[in-house]
Amino acid sequence: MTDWSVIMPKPNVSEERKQTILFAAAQVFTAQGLSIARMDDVAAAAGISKGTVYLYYPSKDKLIEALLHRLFEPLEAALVRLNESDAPIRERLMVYAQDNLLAFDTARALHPLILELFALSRRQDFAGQLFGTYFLRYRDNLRDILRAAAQRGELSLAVFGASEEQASLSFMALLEGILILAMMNPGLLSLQQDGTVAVQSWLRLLDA
Amino acid sequence: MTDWSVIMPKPNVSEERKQTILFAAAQVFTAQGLSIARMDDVAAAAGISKGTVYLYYPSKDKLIEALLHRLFEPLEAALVRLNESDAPIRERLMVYAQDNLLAFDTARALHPLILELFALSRRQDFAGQLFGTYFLRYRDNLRDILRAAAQRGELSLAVFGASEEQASLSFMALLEGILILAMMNPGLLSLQQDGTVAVQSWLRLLDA
DNA sequence: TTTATATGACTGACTGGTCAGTTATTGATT
DNA sequence: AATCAATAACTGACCAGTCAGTCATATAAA
Repeated sequence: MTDWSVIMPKPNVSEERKQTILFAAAQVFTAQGLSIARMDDVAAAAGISKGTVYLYYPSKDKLIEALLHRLFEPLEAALVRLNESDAPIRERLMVYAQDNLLAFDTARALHPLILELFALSRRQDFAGQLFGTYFLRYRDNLRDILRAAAQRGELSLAVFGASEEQASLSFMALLEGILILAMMNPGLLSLQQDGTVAVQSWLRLLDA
Repeated sequence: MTDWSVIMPKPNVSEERKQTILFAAAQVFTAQGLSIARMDDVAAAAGISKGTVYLYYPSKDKLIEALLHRLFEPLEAALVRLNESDAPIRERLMVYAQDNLLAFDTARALHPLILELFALSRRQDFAGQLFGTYFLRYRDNLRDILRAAAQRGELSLAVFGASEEQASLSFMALLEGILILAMMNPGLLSLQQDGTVAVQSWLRLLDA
């Protein structure tokens, strides 16, 4: 029997290990804060030594960067769903909002960390890039979708001076505002409940 | 003539000095970030020695706390103006929004710092208290104002299920959302211009 | 006028401790 | 034997906060 092991890739344990570390980092960074949390803590939470952490992530910054990318995944998914749907405009927007509200509600424990990452967007290039391109694509997608729906006569943008861009920014602001209020002020409002009501009433602005 | 100098306090320089330090701290914390900025930098920016800074503020944390209080002043003022006005409801809300938009637009350079303070609201008790009570008072004021206006027949809250609280949260979310989008994404929108349009269209929701 | 005394404002070198990142070594696998 | 994964111990830069002492000014005494 030929020994294929020479060309067979080793069972790659490293992807799994990276996930373990990332999960530990999420816990530690959330509990302590980005700047206070020490790499030793991350290692301890992952049940490995600090040296091993550095085997998989070359620096604390890169670890934070990887975590930020991970946290963006559900938002990117929601954006894809928004674009690919062919439901009526109001339903598409509502579903997109629900996706966001649910994602943030599920990640309640991460809110303090997410707020720190928001702040990071003005301090670290990689975070600024990520947030910047995300919001831009988000706005452009909304604009295109609203324009198409307007041309089909599905809605009126009169309230926004017939500007799809203004309407998009208004929608984004409302949704982000709900998320921020909930993250900064747990207990002031219910993400899913109050968020849904707020978005639903906003949709009335498209009626005439 | 009696010589009062024996009981007259020396010309008290300390209030002025505290202001100088606070101003320097705002510059340094804004430029470098709360955790990176060193007390030596603050002292240098104030043109004094580090030891002197500690004569006026007992710790870095207390200095940050004083700065946060200072930054809240214009927002508190806007809230007072909202409450004391007796203009029609739409105008009151619009003026309040303008006050906020203007305050944040004027403080553009401070946006990175403000985002860090937002994050601090979930990490430091004093910040959490400050933001918490502010948002709560803000919401309660809006609720009371909307309720009174509804009873006078100045508006309809049908869109919000006749709930003044829901309407208040929606308004707050929209305004906060505009501020956050602008702070995280300079260039995506104009605070005063796009902000005004968004609030104006929101006010339409009160029409019937 | 000169000298002595008092004090508030201020300084900057120093300490004690922290922590990101590195390295020398071990043990396992092939 | 050679490669790889993992570790524990280590290093050196960094910084909040301290404190012994200086400086400038004002009054008091000689």
